[in-house]
Amino acid sequence: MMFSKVLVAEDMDDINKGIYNTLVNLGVANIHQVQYCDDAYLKFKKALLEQDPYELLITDMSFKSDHRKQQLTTGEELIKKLRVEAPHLKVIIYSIEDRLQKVRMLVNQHQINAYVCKGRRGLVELSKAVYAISDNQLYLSPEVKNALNPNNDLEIDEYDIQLLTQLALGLSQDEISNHFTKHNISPSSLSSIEKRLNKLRIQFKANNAIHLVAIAKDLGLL
Amino acid sequence: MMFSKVLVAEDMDDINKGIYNTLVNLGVANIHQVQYCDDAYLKFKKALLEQDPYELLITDMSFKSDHRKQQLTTGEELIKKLRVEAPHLKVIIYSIEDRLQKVRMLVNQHQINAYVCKGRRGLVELSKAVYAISDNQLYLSPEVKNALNPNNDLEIDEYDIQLLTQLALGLSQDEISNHFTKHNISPSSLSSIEKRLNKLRIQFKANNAIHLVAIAKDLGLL
DNA sequence: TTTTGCCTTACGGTTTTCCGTAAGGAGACT
DNA sequence: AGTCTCCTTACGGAAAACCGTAAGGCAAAA
Repeated sequence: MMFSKVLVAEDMDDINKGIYNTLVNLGVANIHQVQYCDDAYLKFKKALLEQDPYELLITDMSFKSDHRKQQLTTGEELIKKLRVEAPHLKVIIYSIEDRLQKVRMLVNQHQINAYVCKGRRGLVELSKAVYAISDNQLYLSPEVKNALNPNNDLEIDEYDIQLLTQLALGLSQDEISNHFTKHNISPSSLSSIEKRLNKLRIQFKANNAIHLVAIAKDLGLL
Repeated sequence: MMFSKVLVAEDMDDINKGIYNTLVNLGVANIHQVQYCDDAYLKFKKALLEQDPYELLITDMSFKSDHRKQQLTTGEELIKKLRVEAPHLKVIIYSIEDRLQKVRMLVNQHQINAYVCKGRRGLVELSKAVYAISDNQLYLSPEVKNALNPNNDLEIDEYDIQLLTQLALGLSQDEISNHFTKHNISPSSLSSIEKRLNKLRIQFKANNAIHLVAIAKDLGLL
């Protein structure tokens, strides 16, 4: 059984074109494309009210912000909101990101049905994903396929990103400690923060915190 | 006069599809697409030898690395190499990057003919760019259109960039002092470096050196 | 020539980061 | 129970960054 009504949320028009072609080739009859998360949500709600809901959502993770003010600014926010009203909607993430931690979180937290990395064979992978989940299988493209087996002590997690983000915002380690304490982020002691930063420095072969943040920026982590 | 033979270097298949459609709609007869810079160079050479050279190159800036080992890994390297053999080849950069400093460098250093930012209207902008440079005009898409008027570089000079660069590379202020002394860059004393960094911190409203480097990275200065 | 202003450098003190060590706590397993 | 391991936290000393002040150099202006 192939999907007959699919919603695509992707801000870039070129990629949208490619996705559209792929879905047409897969035999999808109704393909609706939007360039903003808010539009995706509205279209979804409308279809639901008209008793003709979407069967599948394909969405990017990050959307460039522009003059149009948006409620939902990321694919994650969109999914989180949709999941409340449509627990069984099939969802494919189609993103440039390939961080295993993020993928794992999306699968476990938000029950996405597929995660496809954009790349040289992005559309091929996307086709595979559509097939797989029409058969109720979870699909992860090769770059992230082992996101779920947790043999990954080398992975940087959400906490690390938080830490680096606060550093890049100019907070001292002491201030970060206070900030974490206030927001119930653990561990929050100055000592733990020092330790974690030391781990990250070793991991990224950074000489000091400045170097570390610079590397993280280059890698697109921040 | 529209182009009749165009080479496209872009690693992602979805975007390639979009570009292809756009060029077809523009009436381009011969469109050749490659997913690696090395392939682009080979195709270019071959066409040159066969006395049927490309009239236009459209290329991305960054290419994901995979199992295939490549000589040329970025669009910039590709252009640099091509410019030696084809000073008059028209070049459009089609990239997600929107750093003015980078765009300025590409225009001045490598004589690119257009810089188009990928985005919601990426393909529309790409069409405009093709039209513009077929009329021998330089085209910069809106996000980067004021990359060339230098009212933006708020009195930060080459020395500041050097300083921030070394900082981002992980050198301590002491090490930077030694480095500057060795390379006859003045001023080179630790005290002067502290002072200059302090000036930059104030200028960019940064709390500390980490914050400063993060801001400079965001602005595309590094 | 002297003065003035700007830039470079030096120095001392405070704060923050860096790094090793160690104590306390929670969970797993015997 | 006990041991073991992992994680969090604490502490202290060395290094580096941060910050104000002051001295010397140099060149343009008086």
